[in-house]
Amino acid sequence: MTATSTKANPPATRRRRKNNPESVRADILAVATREFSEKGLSGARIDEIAEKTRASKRMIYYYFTDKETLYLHTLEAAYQKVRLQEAELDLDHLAPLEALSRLVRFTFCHHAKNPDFIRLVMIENIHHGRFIAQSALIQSLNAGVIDVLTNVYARGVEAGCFREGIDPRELHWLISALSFFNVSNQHTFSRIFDWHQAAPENQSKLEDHVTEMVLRYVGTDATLSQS
Amino acid sequence: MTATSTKANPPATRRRRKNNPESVRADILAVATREFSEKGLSGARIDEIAEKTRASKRMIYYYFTDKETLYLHTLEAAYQKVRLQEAELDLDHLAPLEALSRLVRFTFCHHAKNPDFIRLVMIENIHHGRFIAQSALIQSLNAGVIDVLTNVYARGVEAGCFREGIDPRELHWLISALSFFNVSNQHTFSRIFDWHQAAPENQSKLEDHVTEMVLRYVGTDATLSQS
DNA sequence: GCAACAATGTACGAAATGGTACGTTCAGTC
DNA sequence: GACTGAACGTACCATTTCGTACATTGTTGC
Repeated sequence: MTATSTKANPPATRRRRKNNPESVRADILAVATREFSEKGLSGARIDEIAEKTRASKRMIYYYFTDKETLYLHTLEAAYQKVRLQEAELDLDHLAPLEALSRLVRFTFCHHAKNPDFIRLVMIENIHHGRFIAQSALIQSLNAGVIDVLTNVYARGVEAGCFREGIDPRELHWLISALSFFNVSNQHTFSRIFDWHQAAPENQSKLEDHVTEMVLRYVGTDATLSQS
Repeated sequence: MTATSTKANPPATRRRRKNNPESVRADILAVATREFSEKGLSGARIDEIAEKTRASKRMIYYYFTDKETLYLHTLEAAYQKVRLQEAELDLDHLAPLEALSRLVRFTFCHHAKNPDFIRLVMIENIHHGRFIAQSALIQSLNAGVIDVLTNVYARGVEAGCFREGIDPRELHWLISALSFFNVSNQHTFSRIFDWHQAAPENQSKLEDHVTEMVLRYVGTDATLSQS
């Protein structure tokens, strides 16, 4: 969709070929994201990605050399996008309890709105995280999340609304687990228990309850009924 | 390993072919479970399954007609095995709080010890649960879990140690989420946060904390420090 | 305007892969 | 011991699928 040009803007009248490397790359990556997240690394087909792209198969190999390399770039791009969104959260100016509550709700909603990302992470776990292990980029992107939580938690303990002795990493684990599972296992859970988990009203309830689960875990005694 | 015979026991002296349909079927299923859970539906190769089996590729199609049918049988067998183990839990004779605690610990440990099952469920979710949807068997197997929880929870509310207003299905969701995520996302989580989550001491900590998370969610005020 | 390199299209190759045709052997029955 | 259907082995086929060779066109610096 980013079609025009990068530097000088030529008249764009004739139907001649138009080199546009960045756009082509981005297009391939976008299609690859859909395909990999839908069908997995082994399930996705290079030919099919090529078809759905404005570019040709040749271009995929030109820019990404490999199926696996393309997958890795897909994964990196997905993580990058997530962390960018997370960075917009500004929790330092909120009271600890509200900050935590907001972080939980943000994570829950974010995951719910980005099933592609969740599915890519699922797929990566099926592959034992062997691609993430190769990516210094992804490793470095994720340090920040824990820092934010550490800060909020410390402030909460100091203010007396959080109990002591919780590892922030573990807190992150808890928030992730609930938000992730909500998306990752939606299909089997819904089918087995005949419960339309994805329905907006159920999602909204789950969001509340997940928030409460986390707050109850870190809270001392006073912390209920917050939104 | 179940090699001998089914009915009469022939001298078994010579190296002649020995028909043993049940054993062959079971063997194929066992290998298929490993392969599918390791590589997914599209990643697993029929030829490779055949190689690792004492039978030939021909037998796979003889007994299971299809790659997808084989996968479905694998999935069904996995669920059946799980439910069999769960049935051994006998919670009715325990106090509600202890019963719940024990159920959580059981689920947590069971999932941790059966990554193959977890991976199959992950894979099934990648496929949007489309195979589970075909299986009346799996659907029927799972009704019991909620019944057990409903019972324990009701007793807990009556005894005054659980708060009111929680949907047992949701409680099951919570327990599942934490126990499942512990296995499903172990690889990415460990790598990203440089934390050897699978290490026994960390697993043991997580088991305690997960139990506490659940108890804190359902508990009124008194429920802490239980094991 | 022209060299040099980047970007792209077309066609093809080789191996992998799901699935089958066809023949053979086993086990129980009469 | 002949007969029959279930159980099994071997070889093979048709497609799919990743990847590449090669030719062509755009773009930029001088």
